[in-house]
Amino acid sequence: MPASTDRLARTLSQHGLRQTPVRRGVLEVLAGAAFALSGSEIEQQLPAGTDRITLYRTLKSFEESGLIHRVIDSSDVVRYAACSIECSAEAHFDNHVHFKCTTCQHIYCLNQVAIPAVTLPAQFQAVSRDYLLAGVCRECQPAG
Amino acid sequence: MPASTDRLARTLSQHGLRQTPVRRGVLEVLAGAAFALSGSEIEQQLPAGTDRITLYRTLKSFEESGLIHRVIDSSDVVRYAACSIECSAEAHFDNHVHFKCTTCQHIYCLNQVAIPAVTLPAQFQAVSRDYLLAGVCRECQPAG
DNA sequence: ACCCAAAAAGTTACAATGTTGCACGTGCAA
DNA sequence: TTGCACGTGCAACATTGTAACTTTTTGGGT
Repeated sequence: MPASTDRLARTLSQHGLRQTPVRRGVLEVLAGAAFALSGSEIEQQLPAGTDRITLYRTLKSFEESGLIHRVIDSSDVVRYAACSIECSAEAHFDNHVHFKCTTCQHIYCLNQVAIPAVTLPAQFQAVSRDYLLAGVCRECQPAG
Repeated sequence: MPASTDRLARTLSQHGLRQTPVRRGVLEVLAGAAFALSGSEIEQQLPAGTDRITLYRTLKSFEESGLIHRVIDSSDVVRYAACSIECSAEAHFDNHVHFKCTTCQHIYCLNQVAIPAVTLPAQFQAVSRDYLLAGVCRECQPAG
């Protein structure tokens, strides 16, 4: 058993999830992605014939276990990214901004850029925050 | 012709859009909404029998004309809100945070709360920013 | 190594949201 | 008032996601 498979297996068991081919596959795809992926994008990277319903259920259980988080997008699809190492089912530390490239459409997790706080009007209580930037990414900058 | 109809007509013509019953209706619904609405929510508030396809096309042309803007959401549906008065087709001044209530699901435009700036890594150039908070709104706070 | 209960996967069917292509009707300006 | 581009309505369809139900797999206990 290669080391990467071992690592995936450990991550699953640490979050109380059973070892299955689909779960290992989905986790591998998301862990290896440099940016957030939609359900259909993940499906394309999985072995042909992987069941779509099972994929969505896998994403749901991963999200509930704190293994991945949703990344908001200005379009109409939900995208997912692997959580950083310190996430758990109890608390997501998804405190970084996201950046969507308008050229290549990739959504990056800028882990090193924290979401700044805001002061809300009286009687609004926030429990989570999302900050999405759109523009041109590193890879798509015009040469110069 | 009542004053409100006159105002709607003026807004449409200022953005180079024709006067039609559907457009006036959609604009009236969005202008009167205290929070962002999805396509189907708008449809429900329009006269029965209004064509769904026409509605989506209307929303698209409104967005392109700068009359309304998309409000990002952590769910999988796109929501729209009327732009503030100073928006145009060329530039949106949608520089306020949005707040989604996890109890009543409403999305508020907090016009008085500006989006704070962040410093991006080298070679990332942002042109737009979205900041979405989730929590419990004014109306849904437990009494006390 | 085997059994079993629970969990996950697979199948079918369905719902919601949104789009495309085309024919027809209407707002608006000449 | 007439032309016609633009908007509408319709049918069909694509994509994304879910519900109910059955079959298979996983992992713990024996």
